[in-house]
Amino acid sequence: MAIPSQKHDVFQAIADPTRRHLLQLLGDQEMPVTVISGHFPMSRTAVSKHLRILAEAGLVKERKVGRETRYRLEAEPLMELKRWLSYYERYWENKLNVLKRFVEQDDDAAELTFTPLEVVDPEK
Amino acid sequence: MAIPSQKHDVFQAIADPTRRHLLQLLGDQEMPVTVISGHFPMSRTAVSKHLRILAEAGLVKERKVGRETRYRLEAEPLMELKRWLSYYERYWENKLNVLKRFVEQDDDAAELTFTPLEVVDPEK
DNA sequence: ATTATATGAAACCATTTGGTTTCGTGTCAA
DNA sequence: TTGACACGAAACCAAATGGTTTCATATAAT
Repeated sequence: MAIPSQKHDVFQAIADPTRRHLLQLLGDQEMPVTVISGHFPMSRTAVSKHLRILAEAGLVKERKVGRETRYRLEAEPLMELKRWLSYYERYWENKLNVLKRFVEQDDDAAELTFTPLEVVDPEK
Repeated sequence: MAIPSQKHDVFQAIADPTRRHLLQLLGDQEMPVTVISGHFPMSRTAVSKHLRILAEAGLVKERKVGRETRYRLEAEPLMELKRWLSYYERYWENKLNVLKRFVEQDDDAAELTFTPLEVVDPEK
């Protein structure tokens, strides 16, 4: 699967609250643009542009049915986000460990243990 | 923990590649601004502004040491992202299930099974 | 054939964003 | 005390963003 060097990436796509709302809405069912835009306090055209950005990020697929265009969620690209996130999980897990140690009054651990795991690039 | 109604949220903060790079850099160690900005092809002031945005999202903490300001990663706010993401996991898991079924040539499943789980708001 | 509906494209606009340079201030070093 | 260093604030700028309205086109319905 070659990356199509899209203009908008997943991180940018989900940055906007309206677009996150769109994803939520389209999770449940495929919908044509007019119906979708009925859920938002803005013009149909504006919603349409948000849908385009989501489509460019691969988060949404469109299908032409007669004179309407129906959109549906495509969650797969969110895996990239999950992967990115997983890199940072150890940091807050470490934080929780520190807290746990504190609560347990483990006094002989004077300095905080820091788990230096493998050095990875969270972007790839 | 009351939400301090910050101007920049986590979704916005991580949308920018430079800021994601900053998080990566600051994961390993606390660093003063000048050292940090040495890793980026832009002015110290520009980096400083990115750091401010990250700080507003709670993703970074600053500490004054003499004449320098040192920054370090604070991963905890990423949990919000994880929570948001987890809502969508079932969608791509479902996708994988469909694929698996296809590979297994399970012909008597003519229509795709769609698991309608609980309706939750991924934003909260 | 004509009219109504669904949509995208285009032009436009205000605000935000990501960057710059310049300047002021606090702190360390000689 | 006099520089030099570390930094943020401010003013500024071009481009991107999120929205609008208007127009053109394809399809459906009468």
